[in-house]
Order: sequence, then structure tokens, then C-alpha cells
Amino acid sequence: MNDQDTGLRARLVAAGVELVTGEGVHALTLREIARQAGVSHGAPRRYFATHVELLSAIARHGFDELAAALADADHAAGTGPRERLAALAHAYLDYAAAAPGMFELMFRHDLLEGSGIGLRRTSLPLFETLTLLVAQVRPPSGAEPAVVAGALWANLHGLAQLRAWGSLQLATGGDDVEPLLRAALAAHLGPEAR
Amino acid sequence: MNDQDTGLRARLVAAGVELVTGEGVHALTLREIARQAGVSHGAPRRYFATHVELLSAIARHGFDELAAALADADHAAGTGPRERLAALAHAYLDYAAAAPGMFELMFRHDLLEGSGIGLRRTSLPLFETLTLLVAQVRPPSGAEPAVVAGALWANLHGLAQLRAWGSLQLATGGDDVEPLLRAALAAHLGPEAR
DNA sequence: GACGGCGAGTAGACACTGTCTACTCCGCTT
DNA sequence: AAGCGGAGTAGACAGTGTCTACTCGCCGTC
Repeated sequence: MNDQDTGLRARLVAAGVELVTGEGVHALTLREIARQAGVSHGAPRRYFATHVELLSAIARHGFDELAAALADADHAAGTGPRERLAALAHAYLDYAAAAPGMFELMFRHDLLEGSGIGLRRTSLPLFETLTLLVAQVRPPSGAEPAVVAGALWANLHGLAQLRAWGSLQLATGGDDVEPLLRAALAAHLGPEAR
Repeated sequence: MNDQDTGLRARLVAAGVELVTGEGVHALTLREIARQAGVSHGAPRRYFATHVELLSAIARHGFDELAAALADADHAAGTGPRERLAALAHAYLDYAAAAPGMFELMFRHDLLEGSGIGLRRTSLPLFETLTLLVAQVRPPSGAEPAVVAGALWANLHGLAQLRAWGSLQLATGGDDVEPLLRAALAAHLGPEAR
């Protein structure tokens, strides 16, 4: 039932996901999504009152994907908080690199409704996990775990952006985000070997 | 001559700067900028072949402003590399907060031409300064200064974004970026008192 | 001093966008 | 069997970026 939901609502979201993955954010016009779904340009209006509502639904799908990827990485990692944090960070950057169009949409709050998508739906669970793990690591700075987690999250975001627009070569001469990520983790959480 | 350049090219850029500062990125339509400058919608085409070229010129103005703000902050700071880095970081975040529309435009590479604006024009000088100062600080991680500078820059960017879309309350419960910035600086550069 | 040319800006067309509204049409209930 | 309502269609509308034909005023040249 849920697997093959051929309702137009689901088909529109699926078409949008395909478009943003293959073509990028610029392809996500209302009419193009409708064309891709095989309906007229007025059809989406029955399910999404406005363009941004449809875009928000597509972004929600991306947040679910990201949350699943993060959960998988967390499970695959060991039990140590340090390695779990490293796994989450890698998964975050991997998702941003694997689906750059979707990642851009997810954090283009000007395209999304009500500013409540990115924060409460996925960032908050992620952030809570980060805070929990950071508290277990007991970082050298001695700052509150929530503050360290926030700073670390901002760092991950910044690294994802840097790589997305190809600024990495400024820092490393190559396209490899790995050294920067290692440096960021070491900075916020302390040296690798504890 | 240069102070009161009333050429249409300069007037268009000025109108764009005013629009993006007052209304936001969404107001930067070609026709609206032309209206603001008091000319017909076809006039800009003589100076900017396309819409993104005009937007790029406006963004360039923002990069110049940011570079000037950073230089001022650097001069106003003392001579210690740690305090200069802190001053630069504060100035960076202050600019992003004071001119959010312009800041958004500057790093919306989908709106800018050739992806060569943000990188080589301002980020590179800033990045070189950061690397130089980081090398003087000799951060505890022992990583290469360029890598630490890159990670720190990414952190600043991430913090600016976090604040821009109001996610800060997740980490601190308030809108104050200061604790997160202090944590980031301490993480990448070592504790404040050396 | 008249004339031609040319730079600068105007005005309109075109295809496209998001939104809104009138309409068709099929399946269901009564 | 009749009617009704949900679902999708089709067209209009204002707005957008781009392109092209045009006007107009100023300059140098004969």
C-alpha cells in the first residue's frame, strides 16, 4: 500500500526528487514537476496550495533520507562516542556530496515554508544525538556539550558548503574534504587517540 | 569623478545593493532593479549581458564591503595573532548579521556567474590571512596551518548560516552566537589564555 | 553649418513562470 | 437512473529574463 502509492501527491514528490537529483534546484518549477508527473500544471494545486508547499514536501523527503543515512552510519559504527561522532560526520558530508541538489534545497530556507522544516524535523534529532555523544566524549575545552555540538554542527555544514562550491582547493589544493574533517573533529573533540 | 559616478552601470549596482539590503535577494529581479534606477527594463542589457552578470556585480560590491570590514577589524585589533583571528571572526559574523541579504547573495553561487566570484576575489585574500595567523598561533592539533584555517573558515561560515536561519536557539536557547564562536575559536586555536 | 553615424535608452514581443478560476468528466451514493 | 462531488484540464493573468526593432540626441566630418 505504502510501497506503491500511486496517488498524485506521492507521484509529484517523487518527480520532484528525481528532478532535483538529476537536474538541480533550478529544475524544480511547478510546471516542470507537473510535466514530469504526467499531469497538467494546475493539478498540483489540489494537493499543494502553493509552489513552496510542494518544494517543502520534496525537502522533507530529503530530510528523511538524511536521517536514515545518519541512523545507518551510527548503527554501523562501534559503541565509542568518538567513533560514532566521526561516523555521523562522515555520513553527513557524504550525503551532501552524493545529493548536492537535494542538500541545497533542504537548506534553502527561502524556498521552504515557515522555516520549520529543517530545524524541528531533522536538525533537532541530529542535534540531540550530537549533544549526547559530545557529552560522553567530554571535550577538552570544557564548554557545555550543547555549545560544542552546535559549533561542530556548524563546522560540518560549512565544510559541506565549501566542498559544494569547490572552495576546498583553497585549503588543500585538492577536492578532498577528509583532512579538514579530521582537523575539525580533532579540534572540537580532542585528539583522536584518547 | 569616482565619488559621484552617475553612469547607469554604477547606478544599477547601487540600486541593486539598496534593494538587496532593504528587501532581500528575492527583490533583485532585473526589471525591479531597472525601475529602482529609473530606466526601462531593457536598459541594463547594454552594461550587463545577462541578469546574473548584474547580480555578480552587486555581489562583488558586497565582497568589497566585507573585505574592508575585515581589514578594519584586523587593524583595530592588537598585534597578537590570536586576537587578530578573533577580531576577523567577529567581523565576519557581524557582516553576515548586519547585511543578511547581501551575505546570502554573495554565497548563492547559483545566482553568480562562473563560480569565480566568491573564491578568488575575497575568500582567497581572507584565507591567506587566516592561514598566516593560524601559523603564528601554532594550534594544539599540530595540523597544517592551511588545513586548520580552512576548517576554521568553514566553521565561521556554518555559524553565520545557523544564525541566519535562526537555528541558534537549538544550541543555546537564545540568539547569541557568541558562545558558539568562542567555542569554535578555542577548539581550532587552543584555549584563550596562552 | 548641414549631414551622417553611432551610442544610449525605449518599447514591444516572446516564451516561461506561479496563481487563480471556470470547466469537464467519471464514479459514487441515494 | 439522477445528481453530486472530487479530481484533473484548460485558459487567463500578471510578472519574469531575453531579444530585437526603434528613436533620439550628440559627435565629428565634409
